[in-house]
Amino acid sequence: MATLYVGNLPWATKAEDLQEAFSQYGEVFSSRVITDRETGRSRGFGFVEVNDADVEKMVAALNGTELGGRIITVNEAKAREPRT
DNA sequence: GTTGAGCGTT
Repeated sequence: MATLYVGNLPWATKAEDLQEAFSQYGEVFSSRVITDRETGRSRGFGFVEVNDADVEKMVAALNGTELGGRIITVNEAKAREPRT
């Protein structure tokens, strides 16, 4: 499993939106949109957990594409946890 | 009721 970073999202984007969009090109285990800790509003980016073997396909398929009316950025997440 | 580069929570 691997974590994908998704940025440049519209403010209205939800975790389920990422799950739907990404599950079309690979296996999505879970998704999560980062919301502001204090206000609760979306920060405009999120993370999606996908199959490790499908990371390249997911990024190639969704990076630079439109989601919710905005062009999104997709990459493998680097922060938080290393791949062990 | 707003905003727009970047990497999240135990």
